[in-house]
Amino acid sequence: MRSSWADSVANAEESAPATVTAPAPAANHQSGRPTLSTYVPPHLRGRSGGPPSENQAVPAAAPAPAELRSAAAQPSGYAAVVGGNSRWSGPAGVGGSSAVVGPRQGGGGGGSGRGGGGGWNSRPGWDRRDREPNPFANTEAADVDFESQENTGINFDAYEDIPVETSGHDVPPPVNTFAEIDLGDALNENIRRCKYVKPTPVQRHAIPIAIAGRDLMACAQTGSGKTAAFCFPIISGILKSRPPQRQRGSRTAYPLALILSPTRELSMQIHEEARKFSYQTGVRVVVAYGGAPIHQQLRELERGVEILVATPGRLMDLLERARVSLQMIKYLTLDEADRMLDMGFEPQIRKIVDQMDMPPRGARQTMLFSATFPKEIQRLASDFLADYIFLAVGRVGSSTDLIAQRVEFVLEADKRSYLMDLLHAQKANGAHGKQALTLVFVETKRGADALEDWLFKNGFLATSIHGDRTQQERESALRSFKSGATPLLVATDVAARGLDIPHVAHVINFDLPNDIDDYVHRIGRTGRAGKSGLATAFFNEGNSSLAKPLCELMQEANQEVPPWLERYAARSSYGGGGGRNRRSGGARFGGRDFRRDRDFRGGGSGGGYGGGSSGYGGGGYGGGGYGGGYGGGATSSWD
DNA sequence: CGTTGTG
Repeated sequence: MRSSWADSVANAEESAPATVTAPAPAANHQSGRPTLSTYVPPHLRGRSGGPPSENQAVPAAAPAPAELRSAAAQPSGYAAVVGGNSRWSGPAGVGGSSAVVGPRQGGGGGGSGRGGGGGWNSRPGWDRRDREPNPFANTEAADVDFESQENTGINFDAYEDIPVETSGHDVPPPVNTFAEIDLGDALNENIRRCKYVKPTPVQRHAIPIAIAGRDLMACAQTGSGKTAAFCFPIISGILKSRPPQRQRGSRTAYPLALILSPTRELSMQIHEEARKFSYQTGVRVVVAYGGAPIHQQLRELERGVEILVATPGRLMDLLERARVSLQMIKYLTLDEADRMLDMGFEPQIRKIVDQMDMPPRGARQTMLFSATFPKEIQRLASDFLADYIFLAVGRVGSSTDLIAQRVEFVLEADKRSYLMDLLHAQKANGAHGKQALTLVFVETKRGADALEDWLFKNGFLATSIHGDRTQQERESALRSFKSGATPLLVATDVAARGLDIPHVAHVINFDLPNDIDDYVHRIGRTGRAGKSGLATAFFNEGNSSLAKPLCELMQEANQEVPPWLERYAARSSYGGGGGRNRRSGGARFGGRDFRRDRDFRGGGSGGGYGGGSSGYGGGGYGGGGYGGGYGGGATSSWD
């Protein structure tokens, strides 16, 4: 569409001059701003010369400067969002919205546009494959800066002999190869393009379950192919049941699948992956998130969408505008599901799932994925599931025993100088000449700004990502970090979950989180995919409540626990400040189904736990139990 | 504390 291109160009024009007002010049990635002539319109992206040949790996063509690569990789140019800091009036914002929703779409058949022959896909002379940007372009170019070329990032051999727990009735057996499942030629070709040779354990188990149409609560490491585990069945299912196309005039989009995630960047990442999996299948994937102009997203939606990836806020906006209807949803996936059902998000999720026009549980297929899943959240989650299968995949201590965890006692006032020492030492070591990316977590947005500023003034190439930066700044910072241009990234928890950032060698918890699960997710940004990693935490009196769970976690991962930390742990269990944090107890996710836990089965209603639990080998849970914190079979240290 | 819509 002409208008789309024109608008994109216009956006790019707007975007280019947008001076990023980051405190640190290094964060400004727009320095060599692309001129108009370097702009690549969406439908031409990824094909520098002629049309991309089927098997074409990315041409090793002259690596473009980072700025140009970035521009090309951008789905659209964003105008800088100018605005004050706190754009959020509070959690009440969405929940309190009184807008009457309701798609006008008169009750009828949900618009199975009569004469569907006129659908976009079948328009003569229109082969959307010609304009679909090649999602595999740039994947290798982005890695060029690094010597190691392992592209998939998955060391499959590291995932053998992983204990797997399932419960629920009639669990479909796992597969050992992709070929055992009939995913279809197009999807298989994309799997090949992704260089996935054989399914990872979570894929081996989750895909057959999902293909069978069962609801699923799955716990598995990120980086082990979790996104694929829920995308493949969705894409395959959509291809197998070609639904009638929407009528052309409708301004409402009717996605068949909805994937929700807690942060914009994670939604972007899922979208990029899903696009690879659905390349040339005709299945359209659209992403919608806040902080970016809505018009482009609206246009994408108007052109049609089968799979919608979104953050909750923007989705609510689209629903209230009646630009999206959930009537036709057949697949609902919550990524980082425990976060999505935690206090901050739960009301919005409940509204989206229960109070809009989404089919009820049982009439849709619901899949929840996370690396951590406290039992309390499992119980909440069961409201959204019907007769579901619980799946936990992970080697005991996986991830975390690949990560060397260190805890240092550092007074608040000494943190900066201590950090400086760490970084200088690290620079001296110079991880074999490779870029060693370091991710520094802080607790507050202001703290992130201040630390980035201070680091930069002290000669370190640092940038930052947090919720008070514009979306453009956030994305620019992430790109700059990934590319190694700024090998230091200061982040709030916005970057704690799900983000797959290769080559992060060191995670520093400059400020420790209050929640041990957040710690698990944070350090999981390193030591991924069978590689080793290092995690350093600065601990002081203010972190007392974390002492006990931190000790337990480290012991579980065979890490050496400093004696002074154990003393803190003992003290906290004695006088215990802990108290009201729902996770403070020993009730964390221990790799087991809460339905099996007497103490948690209360009135949960669940989807009906089919009693039998056929897929169960004998009592693997002997020693574990609830009081111990981390139940017997599997670890809590996923991701 | 952090995350998530606009204006």
